[in-house]
Amino acid sequence: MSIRNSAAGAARTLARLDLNLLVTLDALLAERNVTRAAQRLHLSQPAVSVQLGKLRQSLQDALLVPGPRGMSPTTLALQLEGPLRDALHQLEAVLAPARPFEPASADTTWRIAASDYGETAIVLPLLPRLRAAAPASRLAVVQLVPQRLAHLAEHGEVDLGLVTMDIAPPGLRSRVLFSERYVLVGRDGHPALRRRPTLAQFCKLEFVIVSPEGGGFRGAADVLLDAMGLQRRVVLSVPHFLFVLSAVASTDLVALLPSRIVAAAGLPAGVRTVAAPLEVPGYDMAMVWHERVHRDPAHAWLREQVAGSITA
DNA sequence: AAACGTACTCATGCAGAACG
DNA sequence: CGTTCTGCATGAGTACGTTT
Repeated sequence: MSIRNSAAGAARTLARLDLNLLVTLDALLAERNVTRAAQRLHLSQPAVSVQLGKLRQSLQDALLVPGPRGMSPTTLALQLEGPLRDALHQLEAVLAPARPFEPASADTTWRIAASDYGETAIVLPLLPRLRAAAPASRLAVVQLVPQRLAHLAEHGEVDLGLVTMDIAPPGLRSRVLFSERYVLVGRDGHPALRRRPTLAQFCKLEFVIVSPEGGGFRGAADVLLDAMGLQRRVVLSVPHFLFVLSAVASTDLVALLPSRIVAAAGLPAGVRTVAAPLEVPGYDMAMVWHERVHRDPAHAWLREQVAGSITA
């Protein structure tokens, strides 16, 4: 029977399949062990073994074969694992009695993935609001690793991610919080910053830039300058935004920083902002979350607090 | 009310892995 | 290399709901 790959075959397979068995398959794939899946389902091991047998017959696939450490999923089982888990989670979310979220008494622990920029520009303004409205809740800010964000959100290890829109994982829901622009910062009394520098003077300055992955010496400004046939001098690259403020305060280095990090963190003594001689394109900052938590009242509430704490 | 179908548990067989 | 352990599969018996 090789109908599995055709659309008609898939429809026939689904129509013939006892959908209750999908819950069993989900447990089997999560545990990779019939006995433990049975415990999870509050059934006996033989009962689940029989259900696995039915799944095998319906889907014409062994699904799980004895391997070196428990049962190993077949290719088809691996293909089913993600979509099946998502589908069941979504059903659970819809069917679960929608109890309204009560922030005043909720002891929820939130997990937000953010860079130090996200911490300063978004989490910092959020904090007073969160502490006042939900005093029994806790917040864990975890390091943002963009490549892992979709996976962590999918597995419920992160509730919300704070990322620039251009790297927002396509599978996640997103909402733009604000558009960011760059400002030029340098120390008070910097000889080249007494007034707005010309483009030529700008290119002679020594820059520190933030390279979140580390080691990069090019930013949005360099792309713009390239187009004009110009170059600037980037002499220091650091992974964190906040260190930049300290660096420009104590040296003649200057930096183009997102305006909100300057506004939220505050300028250290002896540091000032200056109008730049070119308009470096900014970026849209967004929060992202998984479909699974989209309808959850508690998560929706958190997202409203984040959006509401952003100042114009 | 009886017949029937379904899905469960219990007991046990069997295979492979781990251990001494 | 034999024994023990672990874990899946299977047959027998049973409970329960549905159909006639």
